[in-house]
Amino acid sequence: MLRLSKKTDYGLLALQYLATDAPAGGASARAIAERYGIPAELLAKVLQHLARLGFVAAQKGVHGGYHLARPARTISLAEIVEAIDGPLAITACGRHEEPCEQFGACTVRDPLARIKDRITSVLQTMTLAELTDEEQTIPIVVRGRGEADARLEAR
Amino acid sequence: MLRLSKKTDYGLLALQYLATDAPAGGASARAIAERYGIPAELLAKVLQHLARLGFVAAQKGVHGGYHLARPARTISLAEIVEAIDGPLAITACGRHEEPCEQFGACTVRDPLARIKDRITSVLQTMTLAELTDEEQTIPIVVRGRGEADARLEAR
DNA sequence: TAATATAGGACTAATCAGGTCGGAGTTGGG
DNA sequence: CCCAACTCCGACCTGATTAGTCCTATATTA
Ligand code: SF4
Ligand code: SF4
Repeated sequence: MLRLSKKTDYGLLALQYLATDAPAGGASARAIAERYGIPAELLAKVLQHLARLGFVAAQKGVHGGYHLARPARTISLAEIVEAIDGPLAITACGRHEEPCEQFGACTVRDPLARIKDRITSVLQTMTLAELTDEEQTIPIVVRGRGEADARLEAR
Repeated sequence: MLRLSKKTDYGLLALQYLATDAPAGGASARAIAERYGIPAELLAKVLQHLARLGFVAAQKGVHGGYHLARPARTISLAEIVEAIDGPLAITACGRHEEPCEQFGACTVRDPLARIKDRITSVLQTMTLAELTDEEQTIPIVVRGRGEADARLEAR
């Protein structure tokens, strides 16, 4: 039902913590897990994954932990979701595996691809830094060629 | 990974067919399934569900089948997805079940809810009638208070 | 060296989507 | 009027994905 996984949810939580509330030297996986009530081993695995992809840097040892490896303002939600949940796609034909038996006869493929692009852009327009702001005005990027109009009433 | 279910995919395909290519009297579940190579019983179930919710009307008997019960222009993608996949939510806290252990300490709940609203609006702005058009200019509804700008480059 | 932290794999449990089955109801021809 | 064919309908089963656990190895510091 269009839901992002719990791992992503945890990852977002941890990254947002590292971006704003974390002490200077970073925070350990266990500390973050206890802070939010997340299963420690699971969050650890997510953070390991994020470390391998270069989002966070790890420091082993007694006072080790994780800290952001890139400025929060340069990390988009799309990147995070894609890193943890895999390439984001709303249909099976999104990435060129899973041949999808209906591919040839499918008549909704292209329109759905457009929908996917727009959802992607929604995720790209919000960065990790903005995730924490309470009052924010996040304009939506107009990707179509037409004027913006309020079509919501049409339903 | 933010994917909508195969059932929804099939449902969209069938509805789009009923909206445009179907013969006047409607089409049977079996006929549509064969047209697209979809497991017949599965599509049948999806159509049954859509019939119960008033999207299509069913006609039993020897020359029966389904036909759209509402004008295609008044059916938004959001409605269809919600009808088949359940209420659309990107997080566990989306609908007020699944208490989510982290609910109290969660610091990304509200921002994610905003993201969800925007994805919802993307789905609401496209109707079943527009799903089939090849050349279309679908403006995105600007829901924020600010100007639209191209922030895509920021990533 | 003891304690603490990440790294990484393998394993299990629970959930859910995708698919299948047999039955009930309707139609229409003989 | 009755039967046979066709359709919708609802419950059931199964394989795949996800969420979570466990254990061992490695690195760092007090
Ligand atoms: S090809 Fe059509 S049916 Fe197959 S996954 Fe893509 S949109 Fe869905
Ligand atoms: S409360 Fe926070 S952690 Fe729980 S589902 Fe909502 S966003 Fe995710």
